[in-house]
Parts: sequence; C-alpha cells; structure tokens
Amino acid sequence: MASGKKTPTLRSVAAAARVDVSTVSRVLNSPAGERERWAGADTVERILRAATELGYRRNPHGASLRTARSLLVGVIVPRLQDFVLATVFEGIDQAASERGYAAFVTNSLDDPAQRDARVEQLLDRRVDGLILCDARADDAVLRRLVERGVPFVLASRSSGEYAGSFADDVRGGRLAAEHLAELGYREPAVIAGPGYASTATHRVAGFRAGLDAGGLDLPAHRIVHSGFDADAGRAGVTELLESGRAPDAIFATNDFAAIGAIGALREHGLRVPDDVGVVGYNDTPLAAGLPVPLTTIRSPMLDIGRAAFGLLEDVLQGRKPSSVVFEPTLVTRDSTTRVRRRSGSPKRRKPRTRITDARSPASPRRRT
Amino acid sequence: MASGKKTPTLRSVAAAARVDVSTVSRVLNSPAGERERWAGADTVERILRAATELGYRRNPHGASLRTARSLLVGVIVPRLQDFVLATVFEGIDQAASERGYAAFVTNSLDDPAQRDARVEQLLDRRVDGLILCDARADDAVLRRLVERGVPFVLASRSSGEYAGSFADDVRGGRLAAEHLAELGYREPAVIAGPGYASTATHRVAGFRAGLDAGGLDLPAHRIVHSGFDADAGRAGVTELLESGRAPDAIFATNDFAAIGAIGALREHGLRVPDDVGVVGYNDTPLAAGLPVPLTTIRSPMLDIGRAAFGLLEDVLQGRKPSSVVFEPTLVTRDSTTRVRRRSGSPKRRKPRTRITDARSPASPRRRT
DNA sequence: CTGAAAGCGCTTACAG
DNA sequence: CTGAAAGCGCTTACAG
Repeated sequence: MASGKKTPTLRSVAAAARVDVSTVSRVLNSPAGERERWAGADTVERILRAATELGYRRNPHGASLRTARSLLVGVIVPRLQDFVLATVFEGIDQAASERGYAAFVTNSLDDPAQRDARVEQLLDRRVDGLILCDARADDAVLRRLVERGVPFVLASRSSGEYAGSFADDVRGGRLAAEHLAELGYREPAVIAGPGYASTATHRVAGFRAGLDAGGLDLPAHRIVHSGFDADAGRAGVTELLESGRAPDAIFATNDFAAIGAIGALREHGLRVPDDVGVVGYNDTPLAAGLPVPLTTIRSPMLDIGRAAFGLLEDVLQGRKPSSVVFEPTLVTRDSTTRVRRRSGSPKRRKPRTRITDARSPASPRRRT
Repeated sequence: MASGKKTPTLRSVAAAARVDVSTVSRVLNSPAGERERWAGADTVERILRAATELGYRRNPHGASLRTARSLLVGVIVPRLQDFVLATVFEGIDQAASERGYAAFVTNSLDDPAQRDARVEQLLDRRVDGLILCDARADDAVLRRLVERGVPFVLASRSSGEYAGSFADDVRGGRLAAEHLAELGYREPAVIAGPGYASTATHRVAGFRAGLDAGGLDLPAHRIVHSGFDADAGRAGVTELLESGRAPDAIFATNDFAAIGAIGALREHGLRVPDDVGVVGYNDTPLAAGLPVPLTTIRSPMLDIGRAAFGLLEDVLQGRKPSSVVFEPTLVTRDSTTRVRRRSGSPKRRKPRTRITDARSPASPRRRT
C-alpha cells in the first residue's frame, strides 16, 4: 500500500531478531505480562525492539485467514444523516476500536432491498457479526440471520425478543405525557413517526399510557403517522389542524419533527408554547439552541451504541447476550409552559432548562 | 462466521465443478463476456453453476493477501453527527460499493491526537487509500502521508494543493454577500466558524469579496470566530451584540450556527428577517422546516462524496487526480427580505423558496 | 483450454 | 524455551 520500503512482516521481524516467525507471533500476541512464558527475557526483548524499529504492524488479513476471525463488525443504520444514529454509531465505533475491532457502517435507508444488499455485502467482507439499528416490527431479515447462524444484536430499535441495546421508549413517552398533563394541557396530539420503528411506536404507547394515568384521552384523530424529519413534522401539524380543533399540545417522537411542527404552527398563527406546547425527543444539540428552546426527552445514544458492541462481543464469545435498556430523561425548556394565560401577550423570558428524572444513564437495567 | 455448513471456498467450488481451483479463480474473476477466454463453454457453465449452487462468495482476506489490495478505503470525518459530513460519506460509500470497495469511516473530532490514531488504525487495517474530510489549513498529517507514500485524497475541506473534491466555498460566500447587498442590508456580520477549516475561511473570504463588490464593508468587529453548531451561533450573536451596534444581517457559515443565531436574536428581542436578515450554509433539510425558513447556500454534498471516491480510484490506479470543484447555489427563504420597513408589524406570509444560480451541480469544474 | 505449484502473512498444534 | 511444518483462501506466473 505504502510505496518506498515495503511493509514489514512477521518474517522481517523474525529475521531482525534472529528467531523463528512462530516465536515472534507468540510473543507479539501475548499480553505484556505473559510474554516471558513464551520466550526468554532476552529473546522477548530482541523481538520487541525489532518490531518497533521496523514499525511492524500485524496484517489482519493474514491473521484472519488463519483464525477465521476478522475482528470486523458490520453496522447497519437507517441513515447516518440522522443525528441519533450517527451518535449510536459513534458509541459502537468507540467501543469496537477499544477492543481491537473495526466497524463498518452503511445505510439501509429503511429500504428492504437496500437492507438485504447491505447485509450481504458486510457478510461477504467476512465481518464477525452485525449490529442492526434498523430492526422492524416484524422482521424477516432477522429470522433469516438466525437461520444462517449469523451473530448479531440490535441497537436503538427493538424487534420481538431479539437481544439488543435500547432506550426505554415506552417510559420516554410516558415522561412526555406526564409533563404535559401536569402543566395543564388537556388536548395533546402526537406526531407518531413510522409504524415499523419501535422507537416511534413505543413512545406513542407510553405517551398514551401516561395520558391515561392523568385522565386524558388520545383519540385517533389526534395521532398522525409520518416520518422522523422536519417535513414530517410540518405535514403532521397541517393534518392535525385540518382534521378539526387544534390540539393544545404536540408530542413529536423526534426533535426534527418537533422543529418542523413548530414551523408549521407558526405559519398558522399559533404561538409556542402559549397556544400549543411542544415536546420533542432525543435532545438533539439543536433543541437547546432553537428560537423556542425545545422541551424534549433525552436518551443516552452514545451509551446505547457502546453497550450494543458489548452485547455483540458476548455473542461472539459464545455467551448469551441479555438486552440492555437505558432510562430516558425529561429536559424541560421553553416550548412547554404552565397553561391558562391564553390571552396575555407573549412576554420575553430568559431561557430555562431543567432536567428531570436524571437516573444515572450509565447504569442501565439488564433484562433477560 | 456463520455456523451450520461451512462457508464454501474456491476449493469446494472446484471440487463440485471437477476442475482446478486456478480455473475457477480465472473464470469467476473474469467479466461476464470474457470468461470463455479462460475455459471451455461447458467448463464455464459447470463452474458458474457450482458457484451459485454452493453460494460461493470470494473471501476478500484471502484475495488481498495475494494481491496486496484490500479493496478497502478509509474515510476520516470530523464527526459523523454533522449532517454535512454524514452526507459526504454517504456519497463516498455509494460510489465505493458500486466499484466493489468497502468504506470504513471514523471520527477525528478535529482532534490531532485522535486524527493520528485513526489514520494509523485504518492503515493497520491495510486500506488501499484514505479520503480525508478533516484537512486543516496547514496540515502536517497530509505531509507525512505523502512522505510515507500513502494514497489519499481530500473531500469537503481543502488544504494547499492537495487533490480533492470540494464545493466552491469562496463562491458560496460571495452568493450570500450579493444576496444581502441586493436586498439592501448595509451592515452585515459573519459567524465565521473555525479558522482551520477551509469551508469556513473560504466562505468568509468570498463573503468579504462579495460585500466589497457591493460597496460594503466587513470590519473586524463584525466577524466572530466560533464552531459550526447551534451553540456557536448563539455565542456568536451574543458577542456581536455586546461589541456595539447590532448588525442588520448575519451570514453564518453553517445552518446550525444560523439556527443558534436566530434563537439568540430572538432572545434579544430582534426579529428575523425584519430586524436582522440571516443566511445559513448547506441547506440542511431543517432549513426549510424552521419556524423562520432559512435562506441558505446549498452545495452538492453527495456529489462531493461520490467524486472524492472517484479521485481516490484515480490515485490507486496510478493516474494523477485533478481536483473537482462543485458550484454552490443560493436558496432564498424567509430569513432574508427586502429591507426598509423596519417599523411595520410583522405580517404573516406564505413561505417562499427560490433557487438561484442552479448551474448543473452534476457537471463540476475540473481543475489541475 | 487446463492444471500444478508457489506464496501472500499469519497462527497453531506438534516436536524437541 | 524455540523451531519447523502445515494450512487458512486466494491469485498468478509457468507449463503443457
């Protein structure tokens, strides 16, 4: 790959240290303390020096041929453009590289054909396992992977009983509902996101349960299904407004949808939070910086990614993985407020941020 | 990797087709038309059938050992969480997989130590070449790569004369300036982004040149340096307002910074676009969906990524790559408006979007 | 047109 | 404690 002097191999190190390649291999592959089990102290010393002097770096392709392990994992996300998934991947990538693995990512775009193609490409590359961040409600791809014996875990989106690393999205939805109910909102609506994603459906289910506990209803005409982006939020609001009386609050299962919703509300002459309260999801960095800072639910995306890699490692080492579930957190900002001053003119306020229910997200629940 | 029946190898295909592995290799590696040059029609047929029946998939690690080509490319981005870079990577990934390559991405976080570490990790994985999306103004890393003979190209951010795939950021800045000047803004300011990124500095330079052409000034106290995110935009506005008279327009070198800026302006009681016009950069999907839809500069991020892979392929095949430069485009929305009704109350308007200067971004300029 | 051999860089029993 | 050999899956001169 590099021109100039050719990349040093085990053989060149062996020659320089005047030992056999097998000895070099044993020494270099032992952890620092145990090298002396494999060679005399002076031999170890010679080998180590030769290796660093030559700048030896093990060729993983050679190794993988022998060991049938590539130390490669494949990651499939719906789309890296989505901040949430980029962050989950970042967590995976961190954990993987700490453990000597490298991670491939690609986008499935939530498209079945593309998904299949990407899975095969990764398998062709001989990844040791897969982390899927685009699982679906009823997912034939997962069943086929099990049949083929491909090691994999899920992340972010759950599906059936397959093991993975998730946030408790039901609880997140519930937090949103409790917050709105407590502030006095009476007629909340939901911009629900795609029906095939557990992250969307669980949040809605939790939201409904939370409203229910607060004595509030979520009639069908206050739920719109859509995507996860700003356009979806816009379209959602339009649909809600056309279908009858305006809701007094909106829960969007994604910050971007919330932003689009706010834009559309504004166009219809509705002020946030005075006419309509808005709660988003994910606490994207943008949420705090918006013209109307956004109340939202935060979940530990980086930790979800890191834990997902840990689970895959379990699988690769023959252990049975048990799903990890992280707790979400409510972050209160200006897009929601205590109701009952519908008439007063909007007073400019200092922005306020409050974080509720900050259970340590670093110590998730384990479940079997 | 998969359990159950073991992965078929060239040897198993050869056995099934009753020929030597070398024949199988030659046939399977020839393009569809030329297979008959290497074997009799019936042999070709037997081999092909055996391969598909067994589900043979070439093991790239075995191949790479022989050929010293991994068909792997490494991509380093500042951060995948950044929509722009996620999109550039998507383009790279598309082009790579169309050409039989796979792409590794990792984040450098614009941190020198992390950058070095990531480069070495990718090289240790024996990638055939590198695409760097985090080049710096004066970049020692690039010099060292050249010395070591590592094939690489740049994308998105330029540095010196190194070949790469870019947007014309100077021109983009100029478009922003011309737009503001034409609308009658007189005292524009810039939220400039980090000084080490050409994407930031070029946009500012172009902006200055454009103002200049319109007879406008850009005094030092109207430039603030910051990052690329919403917080940076917020902080930028605060700094601008504290340093004297409010500008009547703001050019942010990034949409996210623009969004933060709008939030901060609002907190200071300034309306967009009536008190202050705002222009962003990148035409992020969010831009159109914002409460105040954002005027911004669009550049073809996906094409930039695709072209970058093409350039790297040039390098890998011994051709001299010549940089590709794509034209940006002005997208007019509500965050800028014709000035001179400073007093009137803000009237709600239908959102409007207009795209100016839509030179085909699919046919970029080439330069040597 | 097809086969047999060598070898890419590594690891791992097997000897000693 | 150390070495020699075999072999992982492939490709590529070299023969015929």
